[in-house]
Amino acid sequence: MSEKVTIYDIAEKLNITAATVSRALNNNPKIKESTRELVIKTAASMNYKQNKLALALKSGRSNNIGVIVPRIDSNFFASVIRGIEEELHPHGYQVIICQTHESKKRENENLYTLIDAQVDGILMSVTDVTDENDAAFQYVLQKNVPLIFFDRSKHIEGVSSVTINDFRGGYLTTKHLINEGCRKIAHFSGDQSLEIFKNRFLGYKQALLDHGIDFKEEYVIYTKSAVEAGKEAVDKLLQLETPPDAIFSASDFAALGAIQELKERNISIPKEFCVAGFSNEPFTKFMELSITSVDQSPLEMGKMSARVFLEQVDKTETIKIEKKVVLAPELHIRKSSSRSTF
Amino acid sequence: MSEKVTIYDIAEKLNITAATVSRALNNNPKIKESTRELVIKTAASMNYKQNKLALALKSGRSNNIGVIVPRIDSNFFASVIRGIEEELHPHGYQVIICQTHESKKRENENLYTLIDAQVDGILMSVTDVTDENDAAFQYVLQKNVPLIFFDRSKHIEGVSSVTINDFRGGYLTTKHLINEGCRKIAHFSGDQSLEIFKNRFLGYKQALLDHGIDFKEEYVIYTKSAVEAGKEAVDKLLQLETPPDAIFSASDFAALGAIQELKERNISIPKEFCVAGFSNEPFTKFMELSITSVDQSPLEMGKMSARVFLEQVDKTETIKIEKKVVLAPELHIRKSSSRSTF
DNA sequence: AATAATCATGTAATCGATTACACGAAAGTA
DNA sequence: TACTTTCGTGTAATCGATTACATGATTATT
Repeated sequence: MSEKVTIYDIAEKLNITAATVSRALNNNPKIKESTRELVIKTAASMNYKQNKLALALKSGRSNNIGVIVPRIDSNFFASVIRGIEEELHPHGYQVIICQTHESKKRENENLYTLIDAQVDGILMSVTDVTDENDAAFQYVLQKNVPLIFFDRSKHIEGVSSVTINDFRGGYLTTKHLINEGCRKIAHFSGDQSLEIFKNRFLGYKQALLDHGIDFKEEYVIYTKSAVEAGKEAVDKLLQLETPPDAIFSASDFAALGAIQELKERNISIPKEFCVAGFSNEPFTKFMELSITSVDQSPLEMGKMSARVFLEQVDKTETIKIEKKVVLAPELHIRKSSSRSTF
Repeated sequence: MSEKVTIYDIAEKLNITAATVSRALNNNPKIKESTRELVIKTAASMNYKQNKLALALKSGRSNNIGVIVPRIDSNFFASVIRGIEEELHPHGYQVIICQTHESKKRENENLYTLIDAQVDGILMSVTDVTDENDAAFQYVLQKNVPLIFFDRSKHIEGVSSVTINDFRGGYLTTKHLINEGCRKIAHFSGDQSLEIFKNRFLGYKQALLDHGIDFKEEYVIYTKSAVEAGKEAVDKLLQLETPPDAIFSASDFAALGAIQELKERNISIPKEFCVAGFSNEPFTKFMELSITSVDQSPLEMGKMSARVFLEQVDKTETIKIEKKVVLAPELHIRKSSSRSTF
């Protein structure tokens, strides 16, 4: 059923060769106009479809690109992927999705699998245990496949990246908390091997410094990005001799946990305590007590990553392009930290 | 850099033919054990990687499967995709993502593109304007590519589906609202061309009937799945002569909008008015006034769809398998509708 | 009219792997 | 010893499209 129609079938029907058919379909200028028209018409009538696999084998290009993320079911990553897909679809690329679940092994496996599948490029966000010296990365670069990091990036020669200015995100948020009158600002950070968390942390520190507030090590807590972790962290903070009066959390989920715990202890937000998160997850604006958060414009990040890929994909080797795009974070001030506005 | 190593290179080095190398690597029993070992060792030392495209061209199987969803940046679809990826990864399949944005044209385009790319199967959730008679579906079936619908399904011969029992979801929720003392229950539904909305609606109706409550047409409002739509719908409902005292919304977002509007009008939830949604979006349980909702176990749905695909992929033609898997919905009762429990 | 230039198409190799068929060598049988 | 199996490999076609090179047919040039 539904015999596959090849250029040979068309050639046979027209008593010409497959080469001519191929040329006609590819608008090769050497083909007589009348032949071209005939071929195109016949191809359409026979319902011919080009075999992408044959083309890929011959050309070495699959028209697929690989996207590797820690997990897909987070609003942030899903939105980035949406952006990538939308930008690349018009160019005829298909998007292959891989997840790492923060496992280095899975990450390497995915890299090798994608290269073996001959993808034309790889866009990825690294795990929190990624080692930039892993051979897998060199393997990708050796094959001359464009590699682009988004959001969670590593410094590797020849690799482009699209990130947001996390330092600025941390700085803006902390400054905002200071403006609201907070002076004892705690920080929930994440794995320090990830630049994003290091930079949010540094932005936080700098804001304190610029406003004459002493940095206190005990105010920094390393949490996972989870509601429960936020609760536990608040519990720890409130046991300090001088408990804080605000939290800048590098994770929205931890911020939510913090708010839940504070409420349970009848601490009034934002009057007695301000909280701000990071990522602008959908729920932050849905809450009755909406949560201040930093937007990372994931859709834009995805589109931008795709554009960087497109720029690099046709450049012929040798010239290793290393482009670093840094997007601006946008602080969304909401009730959880607005003593004045609301 | 990094010359591609083929079986011909291995053959040349060992003074044998590529055929023998291929057989050795594929554990063909006709190959002498010593030869096999030698080939495998040499292949490893030369860092040989099988060219998947050549294999795909020869075998007609790409080891890719396509997934088509309205959009990827919704928790539900992202979770389904996660389930699909996790189930299929161990079997060596890669997942290609496509979005339709509820456009029939995009949907058809995606179907054709995936078939042209020779995917081994297609798992999809249709748009709200999908026409099951579109030639694209027959095209897929003609090519003998397994097609599986998940969640949003259509009746097409030869197509399997994995859905939840939406009727039961609607029934359970409505019954719960009745149990909480509500008698004037409104319903927010979606596009009736989608089975899921029709069935939730029918479940709602049946529950009313079974409990001796009259069904009122004016209590049914067709909304989009959006916060704003929920607000507008409440506005309409409250203008009725006999306004309702509860809403069963087929969308969590519309339910959220309803709650926001009711609060603005100082109507106390759940005391004066109960609200329940559908989908169990993350925010429903994060809210201070958490929202009752029906869980569709998207992860499980994804895994199940993948399993159905795996069952069908190797069956040799002719026997059209049409499997219908129906998962059980799970009602999560929360504050927005709990007069007794909380 | 003879020669050169141009045009349109055909021939055959190539991308990398698989596999039906063929064949020589070794082993088994009578 | 002569004949049949069995075993291990080689030969060559195949999957479907592209393309360098070759070739024959026109057309242009002088």
